[in-house]
Amino acid sequence: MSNLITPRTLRGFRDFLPEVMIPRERLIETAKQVYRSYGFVPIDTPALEYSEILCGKGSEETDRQMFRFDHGKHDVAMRFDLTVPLARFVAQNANELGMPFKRYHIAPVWRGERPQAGRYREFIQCDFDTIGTRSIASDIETGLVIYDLMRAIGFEKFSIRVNNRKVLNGLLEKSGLAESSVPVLRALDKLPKIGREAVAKEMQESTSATESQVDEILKLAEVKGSNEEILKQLEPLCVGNELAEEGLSQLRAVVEAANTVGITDANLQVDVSIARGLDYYTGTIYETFLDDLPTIGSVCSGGRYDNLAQLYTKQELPGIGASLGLDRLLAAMQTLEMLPATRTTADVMIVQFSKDHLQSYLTMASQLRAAGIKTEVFPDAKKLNQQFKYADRRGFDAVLIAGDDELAAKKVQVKWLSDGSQTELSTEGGSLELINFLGNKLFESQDDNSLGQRVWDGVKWVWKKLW
RNA sequence: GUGGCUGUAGCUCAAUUGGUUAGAGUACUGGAUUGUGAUUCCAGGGGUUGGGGGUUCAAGUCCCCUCAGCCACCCCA
Repeated sequence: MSNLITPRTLRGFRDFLPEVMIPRERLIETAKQVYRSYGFVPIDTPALEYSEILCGKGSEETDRQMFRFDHGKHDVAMRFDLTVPLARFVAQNANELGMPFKRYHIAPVWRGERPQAGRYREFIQCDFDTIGTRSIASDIETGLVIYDLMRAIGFEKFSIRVNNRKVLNGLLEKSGLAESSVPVLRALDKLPKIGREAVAKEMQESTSATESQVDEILKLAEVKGSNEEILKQLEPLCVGNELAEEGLSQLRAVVEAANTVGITDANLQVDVSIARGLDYYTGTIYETFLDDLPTIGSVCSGGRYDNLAQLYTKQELPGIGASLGLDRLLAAMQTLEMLPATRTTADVMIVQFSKDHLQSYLTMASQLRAAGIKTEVFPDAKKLNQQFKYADRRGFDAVLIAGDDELAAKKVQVKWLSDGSQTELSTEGGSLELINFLGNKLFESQDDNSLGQRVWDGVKWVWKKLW
């Protein structure tokens, strides 16, 4: 017996225990509901693709991060995001899909990065994209989806930072730095982190930019204030450059539309320093930070691109999309103690008083389930205190007790674990009285009309609507 | 991929600085309690001190390698 294999997982890969998996599934369910509420439809693609598909862009960085290997005669790789597979997917299926095409895709991706808190080698991305339109309406909608997502998950204090690459690129053009836009933007992105001096230094070291050119760009750093004030200050900087002016008007359109639907400056801010993301962004860009935990980084980001699938088709496919960082968000929610300590997926547990009554318990359970109340029957006729302890530790809302006396009288005791209150109810007529009682208690929180409550407990809400 | 910090029971930490059989709290299983989840008391299971090698009469403790986690780069969700 000494040659047992040590159970272990690869660096950056992890197991998920029920108490982690339950909120994880809830989060995914929430994201799907928000996406569907805008008409996005689901797709899926393979985890493995031909390397030439995934490496097409050929950036050394993504190459280094990709899990890649030979399988027989084929050079294959695991997808490191969902956008490149989407490009291939759309190029291959464009005729059947029709444009515009709005899809969501929730699936794992793999990157050979060095792991850190909230950063893993296998993680889930929750992407949504709108392909085949240049309309500003899609840029606006993308911001609204991000807002609804964050609210539905339960956040109120978050900042969606919005910017437009055209503003940045226009300003670079204006100051004669169009050639070295990538290193300049990369440095600019670090502005809030390392400060103006260090950014200026990095720009001069990594490009041929002169001090005055760098100064010109870093004027952006001085742009501060409310969204309205920032837009005003940008005007003189952009004037005279067609690209920058176009970007500015798009930025203004996004902000104004968001304000119209009630999103305030508290949750959406113009931030001219955000530039990040892959080189292919060409218009509106979004980043989302948690006010209470900004160090975790962006939890939802994306932007507009001119031509998604140019590597795979001659058809020009513009689009915009964003991605929710589910694992990072979950890590943040854990440190912010936003996750309930539930280790069960059921609402109530039926105590097994004696195995002779198993039939009665199973009948009661299926009546409850048919009414939408998730019910578990304890498998053994163990001592009551042990069954109660189990129910308590797992986080059931209520325990149902029916011994000889109750069953003879067609009754059941309902004990509410949060306050210890106990109520005797009738099980006659298909347990209607019991179901009504449990339904009212379990779903009363649904009177809360916030989007978060509605979507978070979507299933319960639907149940109540039908009832 | 580069540089650094850390690693003792499921979790949080002890172990007189190299000295005998690695302890405690908590969690888990059972009992006290054959109709009721806090608490209390009792008992039990659980460790090749992350893994391998070396120095030494003697290693959880010192050295090397390796694995994993974390931090800063890189990049990004």
